[in-house]
Amino acid sequence: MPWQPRRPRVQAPPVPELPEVETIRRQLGPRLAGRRIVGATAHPSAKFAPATRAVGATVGDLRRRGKYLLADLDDDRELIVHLGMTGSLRCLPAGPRDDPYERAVWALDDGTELVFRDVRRFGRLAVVSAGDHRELPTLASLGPEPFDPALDDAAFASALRASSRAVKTQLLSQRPVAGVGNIYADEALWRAGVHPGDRRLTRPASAGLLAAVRSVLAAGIEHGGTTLRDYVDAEGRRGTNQLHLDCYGRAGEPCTRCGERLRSGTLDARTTTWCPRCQPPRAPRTLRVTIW
DNA sequence: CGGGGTTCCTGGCCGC
DNA sequence: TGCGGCCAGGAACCCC
Repeated sequence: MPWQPRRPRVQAPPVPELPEVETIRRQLGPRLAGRRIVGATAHPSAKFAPATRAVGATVGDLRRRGKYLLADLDDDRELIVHLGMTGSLRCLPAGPRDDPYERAVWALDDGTELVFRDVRRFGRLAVVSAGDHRELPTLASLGPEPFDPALDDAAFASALRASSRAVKTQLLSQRPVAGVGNIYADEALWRAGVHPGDRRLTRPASAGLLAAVRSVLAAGIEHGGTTLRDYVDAEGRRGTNQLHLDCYGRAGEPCTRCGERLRSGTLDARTTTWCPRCQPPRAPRTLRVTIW
């Protein structure tokens, strides 16, 4: 019973997705390259304690896979960071900050500190042998990067056919394509005119969805990410992509394409917004949609 | 192995 | 106005 009625929410939590993580990577990469980690402190939770294992290593490239940041270390290991829902990663001057939400702090050899702040503690850190992602199963079986040329219409359609779950659930699984979360999933489905609960897509719909995923992610990167409440990039700045959202968070407002009132519900316990006119369900019998 | 459900967390919203 | 209850949400985790 995946669909439940729900009331609209005024506020939505910030969730770093691919554009937000990519924005942070681009800013942080040059600042971290060549820096030696000379010390570290971490929250005792198993999610953050691995931070201290990076002490002594020198950082190389900062890469991104989906929503994961991977910092190459010079000892054939890598430091992996997932921001979860409320995580941020910044380089700050060393010194006491009295911030109760700092979960890990790495002291660098240039006098700065790399600070991982995460209010809700849904984020996660790991230090592993290079390429050994067994302790992060979603990363280990992550789908292709959205802008990978090898991800063509046929490959995407084939990946979607591998599961009979709702198409939005599949997008959020990170398997057909990496990096899509709740915001960009709703945006892409709206742009492609695909109902989030559809379980089988036609070839044209599948191709349209891939194109839409790429365009909404590209727009997100171009605008420095989406800031709904307190997402900030590596320099503490808010993104502006929230000014360009057509669907997510707009339940009850008119569709920017057709004027119909956008509807909201939950799909697999996730807030979902869609336009009933632009995104009609292909197989109504498989869904039970209740309108608030 | 896929599908489905549960858990982790906390601030902020809602209702009384 | 104050306070307690409840909810969101990515990915790990567990069970079938």
